[in-house]
Amino acid sequence: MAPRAIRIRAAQVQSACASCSLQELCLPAGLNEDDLGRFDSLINRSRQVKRGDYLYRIAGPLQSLYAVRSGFLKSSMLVDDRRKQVAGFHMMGDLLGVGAIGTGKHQCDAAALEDSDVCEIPFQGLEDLSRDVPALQRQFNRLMSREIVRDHGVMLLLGMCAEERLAVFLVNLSQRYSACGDSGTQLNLRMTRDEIGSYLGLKFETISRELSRMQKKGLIRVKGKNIEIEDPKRLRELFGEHTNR
Amino acid sequence: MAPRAIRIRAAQVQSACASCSLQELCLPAGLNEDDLGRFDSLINRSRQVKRGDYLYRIAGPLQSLYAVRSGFLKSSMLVDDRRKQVAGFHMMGDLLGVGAIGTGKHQCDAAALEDSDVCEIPFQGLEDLSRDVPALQRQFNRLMSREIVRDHGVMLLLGMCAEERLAVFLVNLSQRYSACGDSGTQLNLRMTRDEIGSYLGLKFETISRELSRMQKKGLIRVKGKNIEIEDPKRLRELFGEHTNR
DNA sequence: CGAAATATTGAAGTTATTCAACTGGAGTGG
DNA sequence: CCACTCCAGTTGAATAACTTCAATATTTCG
Repeated sequence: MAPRAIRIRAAQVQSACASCSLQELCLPAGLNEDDLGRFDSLINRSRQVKRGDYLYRIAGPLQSLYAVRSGFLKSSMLVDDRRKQVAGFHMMGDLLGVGAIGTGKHQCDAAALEDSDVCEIPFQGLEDLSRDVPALQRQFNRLMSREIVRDHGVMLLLGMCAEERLAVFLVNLSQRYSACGDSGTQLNLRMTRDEIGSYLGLKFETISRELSRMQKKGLIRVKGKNIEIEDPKRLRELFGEHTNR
Repeated sequence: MAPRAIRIRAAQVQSACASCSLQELCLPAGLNEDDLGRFDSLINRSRQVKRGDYLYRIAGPLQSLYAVRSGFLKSSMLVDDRRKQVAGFHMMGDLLGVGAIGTGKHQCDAAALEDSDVCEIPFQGLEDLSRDVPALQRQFNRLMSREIVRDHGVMLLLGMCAEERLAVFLVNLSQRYSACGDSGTQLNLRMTRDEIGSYLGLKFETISRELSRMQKKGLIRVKGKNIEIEDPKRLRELFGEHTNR
């Protein structure tokens, strides 16, 4: 696409962040030109992660935070040093690694579900620069806070039945895809039913069944990993219809 | 207790934070004497919250963060503007309100389950002071990160059965009570079975039944809101014994 | 003290899981 | 190019786990 090429050209002459389409969502949001340049020289741009490779591993030392530029990743945790559970799915604009700040060690594995491109932000450098650039600090705080709120959203799944959980998942994914410029109705799932199940606290057979049920209801159309949302409104109304709990 | 009285005396002559027993866990951890004084003059110490009263409400503007000095609180969210769900329980040393930083509006209700005493920390002032005091900023980042990790822990509940969830809950509570200097074996629950259930994604009858089952197994001893942990080791081993999911 | 809230327990009902058989599609090698 | 294999996904039937409804007991608090 032409616009993309132009942006990349611009990046080379001045600031890579200034040219990045993630700018408004990402850490340097609200920085002036000068500070943006300083932030830019801090980061190692564009680390490639091949599908199946790890960006970082549990217990590994926190070196950098990572902003996803393109691709799709999952993070996962160990429940009792045995079972693995998916903790989240990440795409363009997401910031990874913040869970490691408290202890200095990563609490999750982060693996690419498709070839991905991330922006590596050395954490020490970020902390140092934040000191001089209040706007950067504020944006960092905001992003951390948003992560907390997002996690609270996952908590709400505990009070929901399978159908509701899956509806929440699909609606959320749809919104995030839209925000990235992808289609919000033609969802190209990058994860398996098993990974969805792990994330939602359900078995993969249940995911499969619920998808079929939603299709029968005319809410979605399932073609393997491709899911078309046919009735977004009714899908959204799905959570909230049960008065349980 | 004598040491406590002495600490309070010291507070009056120099810095309240310097005298606070939460100091190592709280925001000013690692600050030198001078910075501690500046932090101290920032905060409105000791706001009382009566049992049943709210510290803040959903959608209310973020004015301050709150560090719990004593007492016990819960935070809760609305699932679909109708059902309420408990998002967490808070005690001495916990920092409340960080979820509001992203949007400037509180995402949770925070209500006292018993008469509580919190330390009010004006957020704007905290941000300003953080700029000048790197150690404060770092500690703040660490606390935010820890909150994220704690929330990730709640995520793991999704993959657990009722017995495991309750075991996790009790062990966690025990550890936090211990850290506060309370008994880690004589748990004085401040919340109802219904609130535990809401937090864990279970019905209150299930909580009641599982507590009874654990008692029959000799793991705990239930006397209403007072729960004695009889076999901490086996209780901890409870999560991890099922190979599901 | 006494009303109201909270907790316990049983029985029946519902939801999600388990086990198992089968389908379909992607990738590999003959 | 086709056959084969492997992995992901679907679906059915039986089972297990949790919830619902209901009756009763206990605690809390004004």
